[in-house]
Amino acid sequence: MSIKPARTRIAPSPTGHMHLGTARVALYDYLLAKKTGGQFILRIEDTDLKRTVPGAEQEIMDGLRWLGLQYDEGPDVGGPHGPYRQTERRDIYQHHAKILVDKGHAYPCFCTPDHLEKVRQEQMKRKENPHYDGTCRNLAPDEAAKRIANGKACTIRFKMPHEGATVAHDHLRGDITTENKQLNDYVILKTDGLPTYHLAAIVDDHEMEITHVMRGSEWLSTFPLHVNIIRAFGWEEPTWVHLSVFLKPSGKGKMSKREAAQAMKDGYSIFIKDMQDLGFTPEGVLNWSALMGWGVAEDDVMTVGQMVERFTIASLTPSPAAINFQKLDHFNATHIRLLTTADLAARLKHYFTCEGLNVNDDVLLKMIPLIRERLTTLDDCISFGAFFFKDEVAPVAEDLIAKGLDAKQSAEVARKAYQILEAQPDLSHERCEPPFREYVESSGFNAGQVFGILRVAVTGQKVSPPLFESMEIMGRDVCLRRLQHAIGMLEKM
RNA sequence: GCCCCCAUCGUCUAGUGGCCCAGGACGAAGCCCUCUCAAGGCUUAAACCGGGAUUCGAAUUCCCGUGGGGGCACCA
Repeated sequence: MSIKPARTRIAPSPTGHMHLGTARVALYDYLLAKKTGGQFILRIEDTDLKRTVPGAEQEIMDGLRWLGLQYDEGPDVGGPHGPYRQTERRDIYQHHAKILVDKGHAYPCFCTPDHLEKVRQEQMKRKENPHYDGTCRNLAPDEAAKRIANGKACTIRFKMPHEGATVAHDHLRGDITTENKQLNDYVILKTDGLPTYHLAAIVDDHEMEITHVMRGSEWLSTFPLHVNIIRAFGWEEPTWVHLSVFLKPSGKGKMSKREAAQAMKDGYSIFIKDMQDLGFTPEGVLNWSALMGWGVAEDDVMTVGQMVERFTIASLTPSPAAINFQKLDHFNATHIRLLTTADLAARLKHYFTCEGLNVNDDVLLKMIPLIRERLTTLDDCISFGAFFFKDEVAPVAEDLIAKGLDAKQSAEVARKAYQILEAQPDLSHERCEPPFREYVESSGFNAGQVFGILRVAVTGQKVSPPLFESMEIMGRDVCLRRLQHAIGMLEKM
């Protein structure tokens, strides 16, 4: 499709945890850049000093790397258009603000926050739309210069035309027309000398030669402002794509703190930093978030490579999407099954180790085919396979009693099982299973009862990977020992 | 209140005027497989927000409602 290499950017502000929405925009940015042979850039929008939280920037970089969305240019990797942190680009914004003032597209404003607030209150009382009243809009230039010389603090406001309408073009939504009188004279440079988003993003996107701006639809209302600023500079516009927002699972309203907390209780999260701990894979998270806002007709299980091949901005959807965590589970489980054994082993080892288990790599490699299709999240490996790495297991006594049998009968089954096992030179499952089948036939007990007792005795749990394959991996000695222990438990009941 | 955006199964979506009594996926239900739990296979239920208009013909175009979302800061 696109022949021209695209330069895209993810431009988060370091004001909190990196969330799903950021990850999804970053993914689309990444896909477009890779598909066209362009670059994907990380820019930190930290112009609000009051809201910047320590560590947030690092969390963003870690999050992108964990997801595998490595940026070509960014604060910690450099690049030809740096710096990539807006607080380090102060001079650039001041310079550009001055250009706008000189061209008559912006003006200094000496109104104090108190005054502004008072005006706002009065407007609301009169049921008017809150907006800047224009006090400083027509201040004589020499009067403004005098005040500045006297050390009066000022902001710079963009001078929106009062007449006519602005037509801004969004790639997904078409032309968006707004009456200019609806627009405000927004502050573009604050008294602290730092720009607001409106100036900073526009200047940076131009300076960094960004060709496609993908961002949340919350920017739609100031979209005409941004377009006006670009036109005031006389610059070429990027292609704009305003993505939809994520709604909470109920579909009623956007994700809130409350919803985020609820998700956490259910074992899910909207924060990228939590995903690994919860056992999610980058592949699963990416595939899942990609499809909220991107319409794919069929074959929706995709690796990033496949996404790159298939991605087009034309197939993005403009409507809001409700988050569906069940679908995350599905994509996560599916991608786990797609992983190679060696890859899965490396990832699973982390969880076993965190659980305090001593991992035998040989056993790990052998048990993975047994548990792979049983995993929804990576940390499920603990509940399915921890017994492989424990010295002893501790079955619940009642679980050793098979359904329909009493303790005495169960003990009898266990003793017989021990005899059968003891008679086996090795525990290959092909060799081991037939004698047990014969026992089931001759004893009158059913397979569920016999295998159930054996399962609980040997694995310590009622639910496990396939029994005989598991025993083969555990080895004869371990199985015999555990079975002996279970017999003891049953005989005491 | 004002402005802007959005609208197909419960959810994510395909669909760009006839190929659609609307396709896929998740979830749900049932069956098969089966040593537990999964995975897998097969099957079923499930949607074009409402009303006008354009047209031989509309899920698809236009208008009006309604509903949902976003914004109205010296925050991004």
